[in-house]
Amino acid sequence: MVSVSAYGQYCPLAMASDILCNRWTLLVIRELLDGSTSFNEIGRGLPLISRSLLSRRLRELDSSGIVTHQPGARGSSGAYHLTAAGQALESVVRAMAIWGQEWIDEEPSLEDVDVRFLMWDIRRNVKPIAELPPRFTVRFDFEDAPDGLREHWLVFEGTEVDLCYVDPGHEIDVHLETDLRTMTRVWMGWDDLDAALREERILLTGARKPIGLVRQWLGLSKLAEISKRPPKDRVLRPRDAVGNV
Amino acid sequence: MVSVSAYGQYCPLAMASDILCNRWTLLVIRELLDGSTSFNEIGRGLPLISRSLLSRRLRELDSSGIVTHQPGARGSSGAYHLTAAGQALESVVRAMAIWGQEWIDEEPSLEDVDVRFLMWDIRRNVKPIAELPPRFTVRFDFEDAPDGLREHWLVFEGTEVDLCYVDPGHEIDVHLETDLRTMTRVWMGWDDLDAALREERILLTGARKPIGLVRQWLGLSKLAEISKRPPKDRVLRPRDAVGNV
DNA sequence: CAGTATCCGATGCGATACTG
DNA sequence: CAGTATCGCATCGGATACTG
Repeated sequence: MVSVSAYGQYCPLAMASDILCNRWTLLVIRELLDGSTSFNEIGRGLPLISRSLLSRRLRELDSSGIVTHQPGARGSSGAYHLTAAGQALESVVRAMAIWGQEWIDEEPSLEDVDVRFLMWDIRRNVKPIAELPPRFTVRFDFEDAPDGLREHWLVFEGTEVDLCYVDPGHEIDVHLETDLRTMTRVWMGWDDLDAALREERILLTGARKPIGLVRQWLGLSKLAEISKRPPKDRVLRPRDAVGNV
Repeated sequence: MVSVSAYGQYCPLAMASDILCNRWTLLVIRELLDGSTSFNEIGRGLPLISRSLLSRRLRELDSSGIVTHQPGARGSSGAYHLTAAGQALESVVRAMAIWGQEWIDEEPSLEDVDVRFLMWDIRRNVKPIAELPPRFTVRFDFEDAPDGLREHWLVFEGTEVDLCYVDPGHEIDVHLETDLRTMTRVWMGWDDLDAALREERILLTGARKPIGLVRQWLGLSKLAEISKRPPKDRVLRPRDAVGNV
């Protein structure tokens, strides 16, 4: 490629898409916008990225001037942060996420939900409200998750919320049983929490008061308020359009 | 790849970037948003895309439900149009273009401007204002364009504006002489037209009245009103960051 | 003009193995 | 924990040649 850019244009859209439209790049930026700063934190929100590629993407973003990196001193974690230009990408990320939420058919994505990513995502937007006990523990039980990943604990302590894959040993205040599909649909605003509870697709047991407050502490994805367009107008991802014959 | 999407996520941003973040895809959509409907029209705004790839991208967008295509009956041109979901991508394209205009260092892109693309782009936003004569012809002369591409004609007739690469034979009303870099910078809002005229980096000769109205009929890129951030905050494209040592 | 099929080199990226 | 170097396959995409 002899040209000055992959697209050979001075057009700002072409230059931007040269930088941004690579596999994983926008998702890495989303993680940074959501406040992750360490290598492993970022990777945790990107379940399928290989570590070498994450490393490369972060380096590219650094050399572009979208991310800065203080290397961690001796074993401790370095920190990645967005520059001003990186922060400004929030408008791009938001526009694309909103478009996806409005227009993309979600059905295929529900077939194989990664439970670790789902829980990590839920943790992002959980609300440690004052009405909860000083330490409040919820156990999630996904009946259809792979062995060893059925149970997850969310531990609210003050303003901190910890996510565990192994029993932290605390007394359980609330126990939530459901399947991955239902939890994902409710979380994303594609299904109604009240309906799911009524129809017992989600079972909540334990202390009565926090159960009554579930809508507050559970929160929902930031995109849940954007509603989907009617099915006939929706977009399919290529793989879906081709496969499944 | 076994997963339901390249990113294995129900996240709308991941699904959207799976569809949109491929080489050329957003630029094809930009062309459609700008009103191009035929294969060659679209290709004209994408100087470096290969025809087979353009064909494939259009087919992908069609099967996703972002574009519709009526095949042309017998030798006549078919037509591509955006669906409702495709139209809605305007917010994404705009956000990314604005970000690029604000934050990306434009310097490298000026080194090798494709004059055909520049003229095609200028034609997009030219204004056939009423004060011009019924037929108004401007000849552009780029001193540094490759042989055979130095001269371009813009012919305003009523509300139509035609772009020619060969002499249409009409009498020239206005003659504009400059270099590619200056024209691009002015067009994109990176340089001031008045300054360029004053410093004679752009020479305008011919009929006095239209010359006085140049700011109106020439127009500027839609992005010209967005101003760049200070150089120290700007972003470089990877290739630029690496090369040029 | 409006595309499409095929070929094949370039690159992208995941796996693996490694360091501090 | 926080990364990086290398290798090799798989996919991408440009060139070319072709059809209606």
